[in-house]
Amino acid sequence: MANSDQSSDPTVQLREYVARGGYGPGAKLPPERKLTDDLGLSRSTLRKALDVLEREGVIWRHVGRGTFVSQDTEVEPPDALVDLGRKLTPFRMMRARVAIEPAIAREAAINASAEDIAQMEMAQQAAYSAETWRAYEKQDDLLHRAVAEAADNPLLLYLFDQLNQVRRAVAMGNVTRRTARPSREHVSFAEHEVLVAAIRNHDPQAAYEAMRTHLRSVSARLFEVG
Amino acid sequence: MANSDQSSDPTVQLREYVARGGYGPGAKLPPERKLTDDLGLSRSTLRKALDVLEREGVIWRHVGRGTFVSQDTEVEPPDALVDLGRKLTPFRMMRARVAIEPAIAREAAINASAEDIAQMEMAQQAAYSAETWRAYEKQDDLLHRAVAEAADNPLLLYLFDQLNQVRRAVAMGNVTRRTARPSREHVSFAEHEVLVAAIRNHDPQAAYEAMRTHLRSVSARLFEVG
DNA sequence: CACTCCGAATTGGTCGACCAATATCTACCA
DNA sequence: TGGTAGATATTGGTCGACCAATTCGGAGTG
Repeated sequence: MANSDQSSDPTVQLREYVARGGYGPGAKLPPERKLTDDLGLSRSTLRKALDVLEREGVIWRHVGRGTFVSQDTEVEPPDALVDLGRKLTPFRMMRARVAIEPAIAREAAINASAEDIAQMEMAQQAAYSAETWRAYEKQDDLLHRAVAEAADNPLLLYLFDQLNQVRRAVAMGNVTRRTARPSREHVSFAEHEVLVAAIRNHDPQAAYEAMRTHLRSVSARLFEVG
Repeated sequence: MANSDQSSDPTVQLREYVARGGYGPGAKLPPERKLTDDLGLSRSTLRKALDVLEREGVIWRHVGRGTFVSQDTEVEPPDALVDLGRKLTPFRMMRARVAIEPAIAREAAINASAEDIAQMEMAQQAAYSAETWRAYEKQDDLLHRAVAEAADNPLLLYLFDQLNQVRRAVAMGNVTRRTARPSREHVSFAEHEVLVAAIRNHDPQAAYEAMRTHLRSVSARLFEVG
């Protein structure tokens, strides 16, 4: 069924292919070679159209795996952030976290309100009872953001959020986990305890150190030369 | 002078070509065929890089006429940043600077190249000979940004730029200056010296302390209860 | 002098062919 | 049974070659 779409614009053609093909969110599109056949386009032209759709956030690509339709719920971060995430190495991303987040934790220790601390403890508890790594990571995110909120500085919170968006855009490759689900003995739990305790005691230096230690340990586990 | 740029990324290669070629706003770039020769790229690859710059609004193209550098090099900060700057108090803004910039200075001390340091020294010299406070502030900006660049981490540089845009948007009210023009004895000069020296010596801790001291001193002068 | 037309210069777009990088599957072996 | 190495599938990126569309200037003509 080659060249079934009449439109001359390859992007429109591809869009219609996706729409008419009934590919829901998360569905895997055919490989590029098949798409070139179906649409009657060369690979270069097809890839340019795919680039457009990817920039718009309609699809999502990954080498070796394929091309997928995005979940339509997610909001698309600005181009600049996506670009940054694409060319930033995971190492540099972690390096930035180690530089920035301890400074924020220090401010949090100074300014944290009772509610802020309650928020952190809640995330901590939820992390403990997380059944999957995915759920754990979500709570980990929430804990770190609660710390940023506790700093009581909209600018710092904004910068933290920017950092986080880039973090999510960075391709982390295969993070291999040793266990099926987070265990109680997972090092991060203890490190989080220390961090929250320091903030609870309004001890800026301790909070700074705790966050720094925690992120360095995460970093070490990520990049260990196994 | 083919392939004079070392970078592997065609886009940055092209960016550097434009920057180093001294093409001001409105200037006409060489035709694509010449660019491919100068940069050692194929036309497809070059055009992809040109696409990126055009999307960013850096250049402007038209069939039959050529490629031109855009007029408005001034990037307008997004509404979100202006908003943030409007409701942020100068005190909190400075607080964020004191938190973030020392951490960046530490990274700079670790990663600074000879060029980075030369850049800082240039800004320093220019600040010394500044005739007006306005000119001085511009060089001060450049020095701080040179430090951020020296950190050799695009994410940190991005965050610094965001911080800076908010800083500019913050209403600083009447900053009363005691002298008509920056004097040699202005405290910041000495503080900058210490900072650059620390980075030159690749001493992270000293650079961290120097930046922190400097910003706290700026902060103290701003908010002193006269 | 004014007008027309043609050709050169320039960007726009497509094509097909490579090879590289990454992920997944499979067959084999201990 | 479990793990490892190699084969296979898939996207990433570059290259050089076409031809089309548009602009601009200059040669030729009245």
